[in-house]
Amino acid sequence: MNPLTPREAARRRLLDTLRREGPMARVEIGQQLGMSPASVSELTASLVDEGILVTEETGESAGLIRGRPKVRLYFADTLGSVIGVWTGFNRIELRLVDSAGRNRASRHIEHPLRNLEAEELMDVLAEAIAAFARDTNAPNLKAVGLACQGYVDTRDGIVAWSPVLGARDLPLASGLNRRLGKPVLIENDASAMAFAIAQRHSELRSGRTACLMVGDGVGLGFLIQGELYRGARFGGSEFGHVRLRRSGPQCRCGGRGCIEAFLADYALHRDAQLIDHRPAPTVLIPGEDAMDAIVAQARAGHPALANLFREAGEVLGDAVGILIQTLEPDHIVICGPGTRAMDLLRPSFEAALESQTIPELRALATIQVVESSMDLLTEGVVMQALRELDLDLARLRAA
Amino acid sequence: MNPLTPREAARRRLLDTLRREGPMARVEIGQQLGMSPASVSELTASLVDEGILVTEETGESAGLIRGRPKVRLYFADTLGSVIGVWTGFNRIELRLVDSAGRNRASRHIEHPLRNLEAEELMDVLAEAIAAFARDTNAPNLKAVGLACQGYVDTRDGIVAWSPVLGARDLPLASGLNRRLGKPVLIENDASAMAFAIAQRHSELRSGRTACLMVGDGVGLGFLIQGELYRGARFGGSEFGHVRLRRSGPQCRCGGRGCIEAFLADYALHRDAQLIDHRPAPTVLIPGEDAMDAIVAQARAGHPALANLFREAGEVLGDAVGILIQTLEPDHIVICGPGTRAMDLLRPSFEAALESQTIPELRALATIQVVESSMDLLTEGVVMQALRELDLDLARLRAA
DNA sequence: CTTATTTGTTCATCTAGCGAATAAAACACC
DNA sequence: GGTGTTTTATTCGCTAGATGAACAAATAAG
Repeated sequence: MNPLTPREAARRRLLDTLRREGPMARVEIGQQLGMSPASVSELTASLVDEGILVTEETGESAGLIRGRPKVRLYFADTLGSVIGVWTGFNRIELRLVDSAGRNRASRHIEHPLRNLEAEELMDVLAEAIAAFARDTNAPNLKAVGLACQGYVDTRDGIVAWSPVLGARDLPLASGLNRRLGKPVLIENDASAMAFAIAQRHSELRSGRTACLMVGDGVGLGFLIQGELYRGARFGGSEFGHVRLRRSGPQCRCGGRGCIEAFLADYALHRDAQLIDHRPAPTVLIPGEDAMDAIVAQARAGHPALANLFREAGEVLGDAVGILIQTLEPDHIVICGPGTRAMDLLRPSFEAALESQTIPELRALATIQVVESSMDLLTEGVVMQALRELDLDLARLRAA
Repeated sequence: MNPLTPREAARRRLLDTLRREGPMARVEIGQQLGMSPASVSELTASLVDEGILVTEETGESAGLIRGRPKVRLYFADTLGSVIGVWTGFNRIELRLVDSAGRNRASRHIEHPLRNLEAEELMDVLAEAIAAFARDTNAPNLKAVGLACQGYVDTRDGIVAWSPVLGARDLPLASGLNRRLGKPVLIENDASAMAFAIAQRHSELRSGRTACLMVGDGVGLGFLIQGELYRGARFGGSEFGHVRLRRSGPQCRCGGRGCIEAFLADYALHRDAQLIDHRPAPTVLIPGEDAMDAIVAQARAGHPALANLFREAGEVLGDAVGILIQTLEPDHIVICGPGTRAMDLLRPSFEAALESQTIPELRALATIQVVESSMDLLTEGVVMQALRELDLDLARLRAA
């Protein structure tokens, strides 16, 4: 979090690339990062010294090209492990990775989390994480990263507000830390998603990327040059609670006409139920099956349902329009489970977008839809935990 | 525009502080910027060498304190001058400053600019600037900075779209450059305003500051750590054209329900005319007097007019809410002529803001209203031109 | 006149990065 | 098999930029 020394910044860039791209030879690293071979050599020497990087042992030749064979560097996978967690409304997603970032195990648990008391919630989470660590025999667990919905203060480890929680200002990181005895990093889930997606698409790591995640809610992760934009306190914003229609449907935040109230799964599901004249839905968060059924009906031509998606598309278009006019991003990514109905949303989405932005402005941003599973959330938060650890390791050694 | 070398960055920080704070001794500069006296000495030596800075000649003692007296450094005012320009709809505002940033002369011209042909517009502007330069005998004119409404591509000197212009993609900087033979820097007016205001309020230069300018239109300048946020292409955004009410009043961009269509002077004036059952207004841009009259009537209790301002305040609240939920700024500044009616806007403004943001989020940003004359626009753009020149000078010498 | 105090400069040192020379490890070719 | 060629990696000396510490300068207080 503190400003990085030039050395630390270079170190981070190097390790970031290596994590993303896998084993690389020193020359390749130099080319990719625009550093001289001398600098790479110097930097990697200390990283190998510290045991963070390992040199490829295989004497295997490069094959067709002549010349001295490349010696590739890769992450040591024996320095410990990290657990990544995502918490939904009634689901906990877990992932164990080793220090090289490789997936070692994953699990998900169905467990209602909504409106638990603060202490109870943390007990449940801590127990789930501890059990996962026990069962997977997590070798030398170094840290836990947790992605969740809501306004998350990453620096202080506090969740100021979340649709999952009754409580406000929950000191989640310290609470879990006390229970688990490990450092805990928390992050807004849309931010974690944005980060993970940008790791996989190089073009998203340059310029400004706004990543709109549509699913249980609507979140926004914003990246500048591949780094998460941090506002005054929180990271990703609960962009879904921007109010777009003054007298729109009810939102779970208590307001009316929020973006979420049109686009989120719970909203679509609720409205679909109402259309069918069924009683008000008891399931607050519909399952994937229920959503698929609604989408299928709409695709088949059910007029009222199709209209629901038309309206949702329009709101999505307005939302993206606001993003374009405010942040002027180079890239806009629409991701999350909500993209399953993108074909239904698209016509009204595009019309709404076009009607409120001038072409010159719209042309600046590439808009892409990225299918992204909830896996990416744990991946994103685990990546961030790992790179914090990279830094800590160096700082510990320096002290 | 290119990335700065560490040296250039330090140089810029030093010169920025000196321009803002006036003459300073080397120790003071060191304290303010967190640099060692050694570094300051080294850096200032070359700046004095280059003739950019001058050391105070007065042998006058510091007075009460004993010790070696401070020798203060200040900008040379003989290195040339810069003209700053703002173009409104029917007004051109001009300002001449010397190389030290001190105001030497200013003038404004009433001249209808709206919907002129591109060449004609540039002729008019160039002639106004040239005449001003002639009349003020501008000593060694080094550059011209111009602030205008619209989507301004500062790097390429192009105005992609502007409410003033019929034409799109007007190469304004190069056009004026050809006519005047001087480098021309163009900038969005809300950005220039944001920059100028931040120069005067130190707290706005740390963290993120969103500056909403309400006047002829509604613009947004966004600063991160005192530097203008640059989007993919344009600087400040025409935030006024974010659509907030789908079936709202007509906006001059062609759309309906844009923020501007409620808040801008032209919109309030037009709607006030309609209320009075007068014929559709012929003056597109009302003068200050006309606006004052409307505000006075509303203050006096004219119900329909008061309602106009109530609605405008609500839209302003929604707009600030969007800014808070998207950018999460540390500071929000509302400025421009539109603040004249802030007392009328405030009740509905605050209600709207509160209804759509959670208190934790709202508490992050200080919201302040800054009375700001249009002078500040030319000041802002002149400042930016001067600091570009600081760099150019060094780069020229280096080459 | 001496001393204390504050300001500004000089100098040796440190970090970070780089170009150039050099070493190392393979293949290609005679 | 020896010799050159090619590619990779390391070493070394140099430079930019910043700094702490010693030092020089200029004043007020006593």
